[in-house]
Amino acid sequence: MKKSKREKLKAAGWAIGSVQDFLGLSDAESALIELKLALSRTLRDRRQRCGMSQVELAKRLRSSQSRVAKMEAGDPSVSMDLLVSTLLVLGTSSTDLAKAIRSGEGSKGRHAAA
Amino acid sequence: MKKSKREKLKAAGWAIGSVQDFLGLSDAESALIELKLALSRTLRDRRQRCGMSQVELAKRLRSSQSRVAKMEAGDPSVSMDLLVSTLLVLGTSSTDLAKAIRSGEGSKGRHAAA
DNA sequence: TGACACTATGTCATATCTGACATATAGTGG
DNA sequence: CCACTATATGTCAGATATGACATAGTGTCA
Repeated sequence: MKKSKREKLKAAGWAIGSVQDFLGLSDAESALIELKLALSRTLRDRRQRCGMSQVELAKRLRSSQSRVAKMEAGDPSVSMDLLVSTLLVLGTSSTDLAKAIRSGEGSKGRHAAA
Repeated sequence: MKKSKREKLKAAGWAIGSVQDFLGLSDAESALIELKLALSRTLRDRRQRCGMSQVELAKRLRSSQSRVAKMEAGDPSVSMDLLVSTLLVLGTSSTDLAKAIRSGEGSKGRHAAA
């Protein structure tokens, strides 16, 4: 797979705004990445609201602190399955999940909007 | 991982309604499965609306017909990443994606609601 | 009947993800 | 300074997903 492109993303230093096509990503590819980043942010937010440390969450997930850190960092090695199932473990409802997803709205259509 | 439980699901013959706890699945686990099933259904629906065959879609994805079939069948071997990125390739907006996710609403809270 | 298009299911080599571990960095309180 | 907690980053063996292939089932048309 060419999900290795996401490795480049990280390597490239990440720049400022959204995942624009400063790499050769297709619309679908970048949309997927932004989606996962939105989930990452939601995850961190939710964990902190719960007053949990990464270590505590990791224990709940039967995973490790480093993986939780990677989840929250939007590391390319983290799958959407892992992100979503973690959010679900944190008690996120489908409705909130849907909200998180819409929040990662691709900047399609609005071009150089300020 | 114990995603092997999902293999059992398939083996168990699938029964009637939703993925209830007729297996030892936790809430989060079954919610994830229902979520993926909702995405599967959305995918098939969208592909058919586009008037595409599985073969055509596979070609567009640079994948194979068998994998598309598995995606639509909710096969446990299919990741959420694959489902979502396929939907995105089919031009699904984040909004519609969110809708699909809400449609897989877990039957949490409403117990024996007629 | 055969030929065809579409879909389903099983298997497998390889690619990718995962948890675990080591280690590093940042902040806080002694 | 050290000790402690929280988070970040790199690596790796083992687990899982992936595309490809073979094959089987289904319906349609002649």
